[in-house]
Amino acid sequence: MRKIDLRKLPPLKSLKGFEAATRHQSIREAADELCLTHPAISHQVQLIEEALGVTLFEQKGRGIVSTAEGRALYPYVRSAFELLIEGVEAAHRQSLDKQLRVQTYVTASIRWLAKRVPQFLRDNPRIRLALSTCAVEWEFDDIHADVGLVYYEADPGPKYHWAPLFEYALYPVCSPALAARVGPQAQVRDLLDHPLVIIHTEVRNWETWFASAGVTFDPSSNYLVVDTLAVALELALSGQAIALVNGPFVDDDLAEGRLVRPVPHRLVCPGEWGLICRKELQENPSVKTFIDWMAASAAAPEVLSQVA
Amino acid sequence: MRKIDLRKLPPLKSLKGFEAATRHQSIREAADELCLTHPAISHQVQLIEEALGVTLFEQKGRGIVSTAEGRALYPYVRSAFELLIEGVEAAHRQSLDKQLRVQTYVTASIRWLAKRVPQFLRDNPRIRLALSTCAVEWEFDDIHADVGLVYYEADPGPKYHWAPLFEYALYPVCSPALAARVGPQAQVRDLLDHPLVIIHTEVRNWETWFASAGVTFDPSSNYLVVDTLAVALELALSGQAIALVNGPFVDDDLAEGRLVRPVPHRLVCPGEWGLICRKELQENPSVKTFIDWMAASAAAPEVLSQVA
DNA sequence: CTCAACCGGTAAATATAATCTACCAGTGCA
DNA sequence: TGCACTGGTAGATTATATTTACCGGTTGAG
Repeated sequence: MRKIDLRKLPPLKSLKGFEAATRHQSIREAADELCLTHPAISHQVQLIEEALGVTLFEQKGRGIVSTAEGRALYPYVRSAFELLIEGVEAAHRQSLDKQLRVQTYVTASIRWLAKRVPQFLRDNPRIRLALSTCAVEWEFDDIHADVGLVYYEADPGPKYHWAPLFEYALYPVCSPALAARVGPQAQVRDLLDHPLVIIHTEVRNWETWFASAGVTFDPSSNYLVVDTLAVALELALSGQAIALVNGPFVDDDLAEGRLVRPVPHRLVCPGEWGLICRKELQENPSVKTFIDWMAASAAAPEVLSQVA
Repeated sequence: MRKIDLRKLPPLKSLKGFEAATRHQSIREAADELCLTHPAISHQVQLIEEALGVTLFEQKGRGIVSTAEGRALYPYVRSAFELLIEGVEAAHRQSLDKQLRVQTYVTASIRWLAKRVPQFLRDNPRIRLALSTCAVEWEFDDIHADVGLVYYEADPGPKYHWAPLFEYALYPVCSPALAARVGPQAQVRDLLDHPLVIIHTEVRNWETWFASAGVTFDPSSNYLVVDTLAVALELALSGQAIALVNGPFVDDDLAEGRLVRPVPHRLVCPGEWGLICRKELQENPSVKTFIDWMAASAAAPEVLSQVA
């Protein structure tokens, strides 16, 4: 492989500042775009000017304009950046042949995906899965994952392929023993007198659910607060609290009687749980197989019970 | 100008490490090339791997080999770097239309170039010169200069155009008063008894010159030491010391009697003073004009005295 | 088969670089 | 004129990159 003189390269990090400053013809706008302050951009530009021994911008009124040198340099920087982004995508495509990176929330991972993954791997032995779970909420990160099992209230946008799986439905669950204490014909408002477990990033779910039954819920009361639904469900299973589920994550616990629904009220919210991937990956064999298989599995939950 | 998502870019600075590591298939060799230690490269590679969510190298025996992902990414990085280098060159070409950056040593600048520049600018009013002088010795820096007036002992290599101007000749000079004290028929060895001024980066010049006359010179003696010939010549002009000149930098001082040569011995050394530029710039109008004009001026020193 | 000479990875300390804060001067518009 | 903009500057601060000193593993020679 032939050599290349890396010393001739300008300060690479500062090129981002130059690119944005040239595009906006404004130091401050570039700073805003890069979430930096304007002296940072000013400094980056000066760094490149010094490295090249060339002036890239000059004052024009109270703003700046690119010099002929700046205009000459820009298209190369621009193309180089686009090439690098293409390279990242090429690496991702390559890695798809080895492993399918699936990203999801911890609850969906533990209580939905994990139950299905073994069968999926038996059905598709050539596909290797790499699951990454995140406890708190986040958006789908298409750099670190190929497919995401996430909840979206609105359409994720034209860049993504979106395959809805199941609805975002809120309903409380608890152990049979706790349900007995609540009472066989309990009303929604009766739950307020029992231990509820709140997920601190989703306080509004209880509020919304109570409100839909005409009951006012005061989250400042002395309820248990945890950071993820998975923990809340453990508390529910051990009989210590009533948890509010937001999807089909306890179907088998309900089917087998480990959990019950103390009241029948169930609220279907806007948006859905589903699988997301970048449009370009939609037709990739691994991605397509995964999404189709999971969609079928979600539509036919009895398949799961056969496996389990 | 359309937008570009700069967040998708990998850590740009670390890409140099990835490029070198991929090319060498070795962390340590990459570190050597970039004048860094091997953990630095190791860290850079890990940084990119983390940013991309992809593995780029794996252990193979006691070395490393690129993964398929690394091999997929490399050509893009490589091309991007080449594009950036081209961009730098394009900016330099552009700047040539505005100014010709001439780099030289401080002595050559003060005592040779500066005397000719005014006439050159009168002859070529469209060319703007930007002179940069450096006190200590250095190689020609083709990033910060278009043309250099420098001394090369050997051919600068195929990448450069080299136009020799005059020989590197060593001979001592001093004021007429000091020369009188040395004596009208002085021998080379007699100079040892008078104040010599040594340029501390060129101690060997006195040694070489004395040796060529069969005289041993001990630089550890109590002679005056300065950092550049320009200062040494000022000392000579003011009658305080004998300086050793290495080129035609005092021709008019000699012609007009401000300086004299206390002894006639003159040593022509290998190599020459000349003008250097990158091969691509050789035919550039400004560069060509400058080099041709200066070469003519060096060949016909009487032109100068007409001007002066 | 062992041991010395390689490789690269790791963690903490360090050195370096980037960034921010707070300021300035200049420009344009009311 | 005065106010709302523009960028540039210097110093303090923060973040980042790099080094130093170490480790375990691999290779090949004796």
